[in-house]
Amino acid sequence: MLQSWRQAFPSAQCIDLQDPKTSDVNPAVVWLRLSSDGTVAQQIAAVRKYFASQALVVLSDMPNDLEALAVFASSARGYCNTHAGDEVLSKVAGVVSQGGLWIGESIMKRLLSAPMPKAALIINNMWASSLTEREFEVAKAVALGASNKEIATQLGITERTIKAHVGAVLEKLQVRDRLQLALLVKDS
Amino acid sequence: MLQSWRQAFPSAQCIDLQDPKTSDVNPAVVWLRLSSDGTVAQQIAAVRKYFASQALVVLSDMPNDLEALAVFASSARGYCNTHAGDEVLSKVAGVVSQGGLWIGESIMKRLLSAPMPKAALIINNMWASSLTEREFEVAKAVALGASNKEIATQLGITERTIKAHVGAVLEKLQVRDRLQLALLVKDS
DNA sequence: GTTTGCGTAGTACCTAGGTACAATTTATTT
DNA sequence: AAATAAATTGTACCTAGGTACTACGCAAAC
Repeated sequence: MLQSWRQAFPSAQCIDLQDPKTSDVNPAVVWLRLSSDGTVAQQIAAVRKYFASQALVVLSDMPNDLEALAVFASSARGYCNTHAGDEVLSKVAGVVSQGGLWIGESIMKRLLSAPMPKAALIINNMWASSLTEREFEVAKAVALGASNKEIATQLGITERTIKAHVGAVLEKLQVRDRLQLALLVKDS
Repeated sequence: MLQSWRQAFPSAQCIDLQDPKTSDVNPAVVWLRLSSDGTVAQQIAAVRKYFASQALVVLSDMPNDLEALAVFASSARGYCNTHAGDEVLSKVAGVVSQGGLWIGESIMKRLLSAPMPKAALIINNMWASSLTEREFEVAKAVALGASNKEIATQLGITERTIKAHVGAVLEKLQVRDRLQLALLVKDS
């Protein structure tokens, strides 16, 4: 495993995040192979403690669009398959070290399709219309992890009223508790 | 609500996705205001059924980088705050209808920072060290919105034990409750 | 001018979630 | 053999979250 990578960068150095000896290295490119333990953001954050400004390329054993997006959201500059060929890896290093982004073909393709007609229009949806202004405010706060008491303080009204709003939101959106609500709002 | 938008595009047409009358419109720009019902990809896909090739700008009541990336991954060409001013909205329309992308400053900035040193190295990961196997299983279930009782049934052990694991996870990751935990885990 | 929707809020009650203290078992390490 | 770590569970207790029923002031709509 990782033969291609080693082949592409024979003199590169490996570091274990649990026992990081970053001593004197000052790499052009930092490669992070994702594990299944912990979120993408957390793993990247761990790397950033030692390599805050270097170009970071993330390797995934099972790349997918969602993960790719999480990767770029965490300020990485590249994302590709762990088992990519050495030529590809070299190309990635080249692009990334020169300030470019290595995005991966599938996402790239998605970003390169769109024409050019005439007017403008807007599309509404379900929950924004079903919730009242106040309920929406409360729902957003809940989705950020705030407690009823915190929301109450924040909005300058009583906790009882927050409960009323939360209850209404749960009922309208047909979810059983605030965690489900948070998840609902989160992946919108 | 949406005054700015209406002000920027007084003659634009609104469509409800649940009862779409797309008849004869052929807009230059399609605006989609995100809701919490369904994923970003799903909502955009719904729009694409009627406007497959038009430039699509997505409006979010609570914009964040992750969502932005999901938006662009779904081939939208713009992303901004629902409550942006009318001047901004006009600018967005201009850029987007001429084939440009409206990305938003925060993400733009993130994608524009990176130097250029010398070597390359690889990094393995962390936080699996913090949580035990079982705790990690429980944490994942919590992040999916499962109740303690559900997790107990699912793992074939008592609810009391789930509480023990959840408590340990909260302590280790320094979060106050399961919702915070879910948000933490969801960040990937 | 009455109805309706929204925001607000009180009392009361129940449950899920979380903590404190403690104990048993099993596997691994030293 | 002793010690350490992980998984399991018990009893007990407290709190945050959620529900039921009710109510009042206000503004828009009919």
